[in-house]
Amino acid sequence: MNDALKRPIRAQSLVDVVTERLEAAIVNGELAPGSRLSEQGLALSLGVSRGPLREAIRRLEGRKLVQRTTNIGVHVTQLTGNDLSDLLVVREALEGMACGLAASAMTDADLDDLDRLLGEHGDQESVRDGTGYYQQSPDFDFHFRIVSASRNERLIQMLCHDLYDLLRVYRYKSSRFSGRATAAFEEHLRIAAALRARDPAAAEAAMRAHIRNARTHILAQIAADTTPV
Amino acid sequence: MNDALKRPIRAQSLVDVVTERLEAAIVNGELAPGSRLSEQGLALSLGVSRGPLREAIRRLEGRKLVQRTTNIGVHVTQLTGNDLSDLLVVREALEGMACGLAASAMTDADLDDLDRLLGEHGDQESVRDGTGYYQQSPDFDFHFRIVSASRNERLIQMLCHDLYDLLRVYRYKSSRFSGRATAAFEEHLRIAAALRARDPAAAEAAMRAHIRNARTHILAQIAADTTPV
DNA sequence: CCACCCAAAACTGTCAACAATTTACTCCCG
DNA sequence: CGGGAGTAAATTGTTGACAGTTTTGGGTGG
Repeated sequence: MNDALKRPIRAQSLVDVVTERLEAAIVNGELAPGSRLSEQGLALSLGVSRGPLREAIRRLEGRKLVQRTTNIGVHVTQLTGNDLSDLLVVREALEGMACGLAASAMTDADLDDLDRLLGEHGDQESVRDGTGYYQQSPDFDFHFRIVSASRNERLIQMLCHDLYDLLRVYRYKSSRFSGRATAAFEEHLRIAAALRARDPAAAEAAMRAHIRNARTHILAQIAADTTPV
Repeated sequence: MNDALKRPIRAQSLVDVVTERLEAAIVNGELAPGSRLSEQGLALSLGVSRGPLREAIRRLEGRKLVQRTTNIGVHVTQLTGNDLSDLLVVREALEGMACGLAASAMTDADLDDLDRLLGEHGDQESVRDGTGYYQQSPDFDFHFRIVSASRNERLIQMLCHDLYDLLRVYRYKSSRFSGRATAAFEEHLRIAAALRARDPAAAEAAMRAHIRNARTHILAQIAADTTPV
C-alpha cells in the first residue's frame, strides 16, 4: 500500500526520537499520570539538550498527553473519571463510524483474518474467567484491525494513535478493567457477524453498543473504586 | 460556570502568544495552505527568538495544522480532496453524537436561543440566493451552539477547536462553497425540530444527514473545480 | 545552448549560557 | 513553639551562537 521505497530517507531529528521515547514512556506507565517532568533531569537522562526536549514536549502538549503550566512545569495528563467518560463517548462515535465503513470496505481476506483472531481469543482461558490482563493486547488488536479497514486515514490516526494512547494511559494508572471478558468476546462475535454480512448499519450499531457497554462497566468500576477512598 | 477569579493569573509565555498568532494567521488565510514558514523571517517579524517560535510550531504540528520536513522547513497543511473527504466523515460521526447528546442536555433557554438564531438566518436574503460568503459565520454559530450544548468537553474541543480550524483552512484556500444555503437552512430547521422534541436519535440522524449532504456537495464541487485544470 | 559540478549563501538542528520566576529553607519575631 | 518574612537554590523562559544540511548561483565542458 505504501510506496516505501523511492522517497528519500531523512535522518530523523532528535525531537522525533525524544517524542517517541516520551510517548512510549507515558503510554506504558513508566511516566505515571500526574507526575512531573523535569526538563533538566530528562534532558540529562536522554542525553540531549533542553531545546529538542522542550519541542518534543510541545508536540505532546498538542496531543493532550501532557499539560504545561507556565513557570511551574509539565505534568503527564491525569484523566479524571469525567474525562474518561467523555473520551469513551468520542470513541463510540468514531469507532462506530469506522466499523460501519469497514463493513463496506473489508475484503474477504480481511474478514478471514479477523475470524482467525477471534478463534485464538476463544481458545484462551482468560476469556472465560475474565482476568484479561494480557487480554488487553488482543482486544486492541481486534479494534485496531477494524478501524484500519475503514480506509479513512484521519479516522485511523485519531483512533489508533491519539485516542488509544490516552486510554492506555488511564488503564495503567488505575486498576485493571476486568470481569467483562466473556461479554466483550460475545460482542466481538456479534460485530464480526455484522461485518461478514457487510451490513454497515448493523456493524456500526454493534460496535457502538460494545463500546457503550464497556463505558458503563468502566465507569461503574471507577465509582466503586474511588468512593471508598 | 467558570470560577474565573481565585485562580492565580499567569503571564502567558511567548510560546502561547506566538501559537495564537500563527493559528489565527493560518485560519484566516493570511498564511496560505502549502506556503512555507521561514523560521528566521517569522521570528524577526514577530519580534521573538527562534526558540519560542519553533516550540509554537511544534504545538501546531501536534494539531496537524502545519507539517515539518526535516532540514527542509515547515509548511501550512494543505488538504487534498481526499483529506477533506475523510475529515468530513469524522465530523459527521462526532457532530452527530454531539447533536444527540444536545437533544438530552439542552435547556429551554438554549432552544429558544437557537430558534432566534435561525430566525435571523431566515431573514437574510443570502440564504435564498445562496451566495453565503458571510453565511459562513452564522453557520458556524449554529453548529457551535449545538456542539457546546453536548456538555462533553472533549467533544467540544475536538470539533470547535481542532476540526473547524482545519475546515476553515480549506475553505479559504479553495473557492467558496455556495449554492446550498437554502437546502442547508431547511436541514437546520429539521435539526432544531428534533432538538426541540428532545429526540436524541432523530437529532443525531438529522445532523448526520446534514453533514453528509454538505460533504457530497463539497466533493462534487471540488471534482468539478479540479478536473478542468 | 544545455547539462553537470562545485562553491557560497541561506536555512534548519542543536547547544550552552543568561534572565526571570518559583520553590524551599532558614532565621527571626511574637 | 508557631508563623512569616527574607534569602538562596532550583527550575523554567528566552536568547544568541555554532554546526550540519539543503538550496542557489555561477562557471565550465560537452
